[in-house]
Amino acid sequence: MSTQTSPNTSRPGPRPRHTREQVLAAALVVIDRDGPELFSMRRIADELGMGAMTLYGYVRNKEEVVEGVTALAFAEVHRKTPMGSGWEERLRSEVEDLHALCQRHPNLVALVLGQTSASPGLFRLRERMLGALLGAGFDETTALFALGVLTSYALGFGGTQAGHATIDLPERIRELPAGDFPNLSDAADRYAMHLSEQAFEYGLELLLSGLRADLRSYG
Amino acid sequence: MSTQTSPNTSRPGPRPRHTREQVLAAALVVIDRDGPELFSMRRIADELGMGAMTLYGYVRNKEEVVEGVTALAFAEVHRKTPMGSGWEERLRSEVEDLHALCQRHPNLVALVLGQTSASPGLFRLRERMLGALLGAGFDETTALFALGVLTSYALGFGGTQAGHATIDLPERIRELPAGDFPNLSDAADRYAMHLSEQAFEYGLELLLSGLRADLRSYG
DNA sequence: ACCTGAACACCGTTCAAGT
DNA sequence: ACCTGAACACCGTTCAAGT
Repeated sequence: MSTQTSPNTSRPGPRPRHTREQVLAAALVVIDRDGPELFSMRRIADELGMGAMTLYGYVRNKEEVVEGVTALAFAEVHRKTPMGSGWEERLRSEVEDLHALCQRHPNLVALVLGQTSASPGLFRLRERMLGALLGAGFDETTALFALGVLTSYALGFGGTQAGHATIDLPERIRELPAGDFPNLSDAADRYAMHLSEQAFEYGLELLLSGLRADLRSYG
Repeated sequence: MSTQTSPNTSRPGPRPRHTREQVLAAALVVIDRDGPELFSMRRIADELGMGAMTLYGYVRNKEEVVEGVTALAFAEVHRKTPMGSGWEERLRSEVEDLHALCQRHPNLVALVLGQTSASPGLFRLRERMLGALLGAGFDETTALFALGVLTSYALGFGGTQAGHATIDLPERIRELPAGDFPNLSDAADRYAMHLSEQAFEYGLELLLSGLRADLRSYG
């Protein structure tokens, strides 16, 4: 990739040779390619052709890398909803963006869910969703509940999908003792559907129509 | 804990000094106490007072430990629903059990979601949920969709709750530029509610009443 | 039979030194 | 000013050796 015609001539000035964005982009490459298990500071540095310690000039620690990568990856996937859409459209669009992030970068999801932080990379999403909910007429408490429910649903679905992506599910089910697991065994060949895109959309519509019904019951 | 009055006398026979269950129980202690980041084979061995390599006589690898611990921790939390309850009660009870697992062992959730496997520790739960859905009259496809939606929701909510548990959310929100985040800033003091138990129950009822409505529309 | 130390190929991060 | 090697305290797991 970076061919970089050796700038280490006899000239005096060392200027930063990279940017924070390059570091985050390289981190995303590593995550996508090698998975959450193998994702490491040292591999990001390798990807950029720098010493591992140089990273710490651009980034405080590994946690900050995950936060930055999340924001970067979400920006990649976010399409503005046309204004003037109703609250339900806007909410659906935001949740689908979050789901698209999980689809596009499945290896990232485990890292996001493993964070001990508020996932600051997702605050812009939350702000827009909360705005849509309050604008629709939900009281603040219900709006916050719905915010937590919808974001948890999307991340949870993305996380379980990512975990199941690489394995042969029908095979796993058939290994179970059929006597103890009659329903799963019967459905073995169709079992993978339970984490399909259709399943995700089904759950999202359940949530949105539940919210719509709730809103109608308001004074 | 294990006082074990030194059995290494001059007697001939080395018999297994531990069991798989003891290994899994010790692993759960480490996870609960030290968190997913610090959870390691070496620490499990320390907990049991054995060499790290001895673990591999009881367990194939770290992944298998996580699977076994999940099953163990779930058994701890599962209360049988009284038979004769309706499908909705049974489903609610199962999802609440999964949620209780996340509450009781928050550090475990990231490990479960980080697994690249079908989480075999949760197959019994899935079998019961699928049974409840099919028994209610849902067709197989819808039942499978609902299964994926409900388990993803519970794990996702548990995972995001666990990630946010140790941090000062109002503080984090107040660090954001209020001009860019008006809705979150206004709600800063109440923002933590979005991942409360009430929020979880709200979302669960949205899903269950959506399923109920769907079922009524069947021929 | 069961247990384990040394070894291998890794981690994140601090700190002092290099240019 | 910017970059980095050595070092520290860790990982999971293989393999050959101990009792």
